[in-house]
Order: sequence, then structure tokens, then C-alpha cells
Amino acid sequence: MKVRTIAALAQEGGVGVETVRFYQRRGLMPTPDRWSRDGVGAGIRRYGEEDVRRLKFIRSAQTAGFTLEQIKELLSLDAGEDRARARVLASERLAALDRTIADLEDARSALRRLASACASRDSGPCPIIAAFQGVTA
Amino acid sequence: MKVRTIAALAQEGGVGVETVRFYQRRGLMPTPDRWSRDGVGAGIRRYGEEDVRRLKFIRSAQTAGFTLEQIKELLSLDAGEDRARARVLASERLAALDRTIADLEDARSALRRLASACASRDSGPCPIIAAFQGVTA
DNA sequence: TTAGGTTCCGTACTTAAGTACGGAGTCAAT
DNA sequence: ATTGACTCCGTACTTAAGTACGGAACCTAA
Repeated sequence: MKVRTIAALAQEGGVGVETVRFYQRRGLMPTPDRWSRDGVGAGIRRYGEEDVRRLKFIRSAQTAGFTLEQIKELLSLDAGEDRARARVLASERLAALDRTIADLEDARSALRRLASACASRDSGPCPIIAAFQGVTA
Repeated sequence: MKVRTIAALAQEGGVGVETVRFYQRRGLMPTPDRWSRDGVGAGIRRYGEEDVRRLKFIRSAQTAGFTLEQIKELLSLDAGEDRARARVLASERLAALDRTIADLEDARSALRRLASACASRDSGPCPIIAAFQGVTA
């Protein structure tokens, strides 16, 4: 099993070192014991595959719109028995996500209107505010 | 033309009074002159249809992912002549929006996997972290 | 005309998610 | 053994977008 320093872990997870530390403080990532290969001195903390998976999960869950607090709960559920709670969190987020996606799709069509309203020729104002009228979001 | 107080304006725009004030401080909303119907005293500021449209536009543009700073620029473009700049802003945002929507759709399918992975029966842990593996976002 | 609800304004506080800093300890290569 | 990079840790700062507060001015209905 490959071990890595916090910098290598952070890089694999696509975040900065300080962010990993921040997740540790918030209880989302473990703070493994320090150790040195030669057993001399206090050593530094080293990280494994599990930590990489965990870190990547945090990033994906964030993309899904979970807050760090909720992700923390998800991580605890991953190890626990409470499937019902997991389903609740997933389906609530799913519903919110569907709303968000719908809103963004409305926004996209408003932007398309805007782009084409301002496309023809190169002089005079284009009605930016008007391009967004009628968007319910 | 109907005039309204700041509270009525805020309500039509779906925001709080303090938010309207905040937009004024940031230069996104005008701060109309005060006046009283009977001409006595300093009066209060009153708002019209244009302000309502402007406020609603700000909210929609926010949904589209523009920052307040960018929205401020859009508002100035709405009155100006720089169509090219408007197209740049719109198309940049459109590209970002497409990426975001794609990411959210990935997240949605991960959540679906999660929900169904935790659906069957009611005991034992469900692999929350694993349900998100393979999501590029 | 007076009571109460609003408005106005400046200033301060909040939240989420980082980001930065500084000094001391540790590691790896020369 | 030294040097330069990296780690550790506590604390402080940042950013975006609000939210809240408090006192003075203002407006409206009774």
C-alpha cells in the first residue's frame, strides 16, 4: 500500500494542503498518527488509498450540493447502519438538485436569448434586462 | 404609474428590504430622491416599475451564476452601446453554465445510485462513498 | 396630535468554505 | 552535518452576499 504525505494526498484530491487540514479540523478527514520510517523522532502523518477515496468523495458530494456538515453526516452513515437516513438525505438532495438543474436550464435559455439579441450588427444597446423577462427563476 | 415603498419593492422582487439597500450601496439599484406627497418634510424614497424589473433581473442573473459585480456591468451595458462586451459576458457564462449543468447531472446520477443502493432492505451499511466513485466531477 | 409602524443610514455582525501566516519540528539529499 | 523543502499547528484573515441593530426622521390612522 502506497503511503503519501499530505501534499500528495491534496494533489490527488485536487485541493490544497490547507484545505485537507481544514477538513480534518471539521472532522471530515481523519488525522492519522505521525510516524517516521526509521522510528526516530515524532515523524509526520501519512495517508493511504482510503484517504484519497474519502477526499474525492467529499469533492463529489460538494458538487452534488451537500454542505460540509451534511457530508460529514454522510461519511458517518457510510460506516453505519442507518440506511433510512441515508435515503432521506439522498432524496432530499435529489429533489433540490432537480430544481436547481431546471433553474439553470431556464437561465441557459435566457442567456441564449441574450446572446442572440445582442448578436446582430455591432451598434446600439441590446436589451439585456428584457432578455431575462419571463424567467420564473 | 404605481409607486411603492422600499418594502413593497422588496416584496415584489422576492427579497428583503435590507437586500435592496445592500444592492443600492453596491450600485446595482438606484437610490431615488425622497419626496412626500404633500411636499412637507424630506419624504421617503419611492420606487416604480423600472425598479421592479431591475430587481427581478438581478435575481435571474444571479440564478444564471453571474456575481453581483458582473450583474452591475450587465446593467450598465443594458443602457450602453457595447454589444460585443455583452456577447462576451453572455457566452462565457453560457459555457460555464453548461459545465455546471453537466456536473450536476453527473451528481444526480450518483445520487440515484446512492438512493437505490440504500433502498433494498433496511439493515447493514450502504456504500455511500462507493456510490460516488467514477464521477468525474 | 399622538401612537405605531416605516424608512433611512451608518456600522457591525454572520455564514460557508476556504486561505494565509509564522514559528517550530522533521525529512531527504548533499 | 547542513541546508532547503515540507509538515504541523494555532490563529487570523478573506470573500460573497447578505442580515441585523439602533437611533433619528417620517408617515398614517385614529
